[in-house]
Amino acid sequence: MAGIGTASGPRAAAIFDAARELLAERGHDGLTIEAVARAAGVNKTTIYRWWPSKPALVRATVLHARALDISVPDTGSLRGDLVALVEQVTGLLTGPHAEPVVRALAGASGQPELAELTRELFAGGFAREQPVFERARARGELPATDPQLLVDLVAGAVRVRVLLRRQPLPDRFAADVVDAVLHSARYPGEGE
Amino acid sequence: MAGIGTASGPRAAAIFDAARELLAERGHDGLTIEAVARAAGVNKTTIYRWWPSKPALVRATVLHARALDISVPDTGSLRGDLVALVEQVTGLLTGPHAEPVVRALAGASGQPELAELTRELFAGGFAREQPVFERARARGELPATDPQLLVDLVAGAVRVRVLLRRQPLPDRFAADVVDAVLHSARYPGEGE
Amino acid sequence: MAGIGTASGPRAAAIFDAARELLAERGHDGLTIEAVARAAGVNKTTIYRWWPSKPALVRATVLHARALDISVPDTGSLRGDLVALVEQVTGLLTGPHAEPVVRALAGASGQPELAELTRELFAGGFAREQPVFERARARGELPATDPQLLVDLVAGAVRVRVLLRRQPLPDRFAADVVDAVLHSARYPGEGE
Amino acid sequence: MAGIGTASGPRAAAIFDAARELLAERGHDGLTIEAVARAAGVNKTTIYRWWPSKPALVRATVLHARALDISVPDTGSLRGDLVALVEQVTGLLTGPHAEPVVRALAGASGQPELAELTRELFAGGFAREQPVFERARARGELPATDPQLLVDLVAGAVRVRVLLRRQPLPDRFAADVVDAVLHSARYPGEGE
DNA sequence: TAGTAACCGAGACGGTACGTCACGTCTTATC
DNA sequence: GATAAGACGTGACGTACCGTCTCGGTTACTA
Repeated sequence: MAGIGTASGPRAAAIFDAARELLAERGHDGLTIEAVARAAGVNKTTIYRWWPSKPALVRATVLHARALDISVPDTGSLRGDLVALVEQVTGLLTGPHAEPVVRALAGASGQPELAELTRELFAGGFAREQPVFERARARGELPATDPQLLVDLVAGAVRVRVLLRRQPLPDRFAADVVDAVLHSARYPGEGE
Repeated sequence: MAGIGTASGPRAAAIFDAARELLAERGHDGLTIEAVARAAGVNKTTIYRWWPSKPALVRATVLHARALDISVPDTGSLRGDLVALVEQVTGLLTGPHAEPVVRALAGASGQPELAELTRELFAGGFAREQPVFERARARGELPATDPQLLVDLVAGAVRVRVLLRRQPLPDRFAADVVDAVLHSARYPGEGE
Repeated sequence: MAGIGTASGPRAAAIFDAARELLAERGHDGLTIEAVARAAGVNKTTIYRWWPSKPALVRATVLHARALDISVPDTGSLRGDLVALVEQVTGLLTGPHAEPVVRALAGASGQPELAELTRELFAGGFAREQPVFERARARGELPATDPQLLVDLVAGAVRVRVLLRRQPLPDRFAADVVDAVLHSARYPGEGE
Repeated sequence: MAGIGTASGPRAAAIFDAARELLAERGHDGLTIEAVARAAGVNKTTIYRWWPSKPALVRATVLHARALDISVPDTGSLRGDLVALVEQVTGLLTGPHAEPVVRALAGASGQPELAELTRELFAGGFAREQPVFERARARGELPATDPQLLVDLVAGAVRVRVLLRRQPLPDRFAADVVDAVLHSARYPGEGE
């Protein structure tokens, strides 16, 4: 997106690569500037020339890696779209790249730079999913629940499962989660 | 609970207090052993005698502070119980104490000690809520959804809202979330 | 003098000014190439184009500023000439410009360039004072002491007083020093 | 002397040795804290624990090494004592140890710590030589010249010769200098 | 008048040293 | 037996200069 706001020198690519890899392999605490410099074959001062602090580098790296990008699906049904969405979230958080990033963002306590980035990436997020619900409304299958809340419910379940429960996700988790929100909230006996 | 797993000397109280406060005020990164020692009026070596590392101290502190404890409500209805539960989660994450703790736990990447603690606190969590659902079943109001998943949905929405969206929670958020899962998944026209 | 040995571009004046000022105000250690560039409103590379190193720049600056120049007096007597000479040395070392220069030169340990410059400025120095002694010889007032040594004695006393004792010079110091060397070495009772 | 004011840890000896050697071999600019640490087989932080800055370390090193110490001679005559004194100064400045120290002290421009040390070592110096002149007075051979000034003259000549002229000292320099101040100021024809 | 050389600014870089902070370990008192 | 006190090696922080390089743009002379 416009506004990455990263002036970046010629060596930027190598630095981003190194930073991304370190973040993935050793987590946010293992991402030291000096380690990035070593891994990128670059001098420490070169990094500081471009990013004034570790949060700034992390921010730029995350934005550059687009590690959290999601493509909005169009499957023809609300349920299908939601399942596809949740599967993407699941896939990201299960794969090796995005999880450390999300942990770093969720865990950032005293770094305004990362807090702001987190907000940008997650709070504005609903704009992305909006088309799904517009198509659903056009098809007349929109549930009464506020769409934003609906996304929070399904995505939240996945994220909490990974970030806090730290438990493996069952194969059908995405579908289960979506169905739970769309259908199964009906009480037994209401018919199915 | 049993299994804090830490012998604790006489100075433990002061150390826990200092650690809890630092964690709350300065976040996980501001919680340095030396800062805790200073704040507790205790020598650094004393801390290392009891807790071999920073994660160990954090773990003990979190367990000792019971910062994440929740009391299981009994309001007479499933909806009431769930709303009460979510309100407690909301209250915790909104207050000044629990949020940094949860961030620290969610953000822990390379510390097995904290990962394990996180699992203990969140994965085993459903045992706590089980009575709510047993009472609901007794009353015949149990929805088809897997109770565990149901809790993940509502709690996940709250936690993601705080940890990742970093947005304020509306007043009626708890009720909205619960209602979304219990009722509003019905399609419009099904009646309410 | 011929032999500044430095081609000098148009910006040389500004650079010399800045260097001289920095040397005077912040001493030899405060004279960084980058500071000179900033103060002279000139790019760092421009300085490096003309002077390959800091000692080279210092050397050129000192030569250009003529900070240590002395005019040979002719007062009609050896004593008068010597007093005038010493007063000039005193004046220089008391003023703000020359002292840091002399300190830089005296303190230069590992820079052959500055060592050489020091030799040029101080070792060849006697050539300057020679006329004083030739006139004195013509007047028949030349003492037995080697003139060069005589100059070293009086100038040395002043310089040591400033550089090493770091004490203020009394008003009549120049005259006292000269008289000490010319007269007072006689033992008391020898008459005057 | 009392008042070195140097709290010093167990590793102090190795550090002083390394610092002294580096100062002697590479001059004041070659004396970096990290180089001292390397040479002393000690960690950088250990040095900073004890001496807050480079000047402080230099100061302590110089005081500890007693590189400038002089023993007051008693040869039975003022001339003999003075010659012995000057020979000591000469010997020091000619040897490998003291010269870089004196250069460092003379060259110190912006370091109050070293300026103060210089004053301590050189300004208070006359107290050391005083016995020489008291004995001379007792023997009735005290010249009219202020003793302090006399010392400044002879020592100044030597020091300037080394520090600024940077020329080798002739063998008989000490005697010549002393004689110049004691005797040869007489005009030719006065006899010898 | 066109071209070329001298000069300069700008930007980027690897590198060394600075002085600081926290880590985790160890030894030696002291209560 | 628990603690304080002190010292240490280690790694990383973020900063300042160093000296080098490349590139592109002006002047200003000169052919």
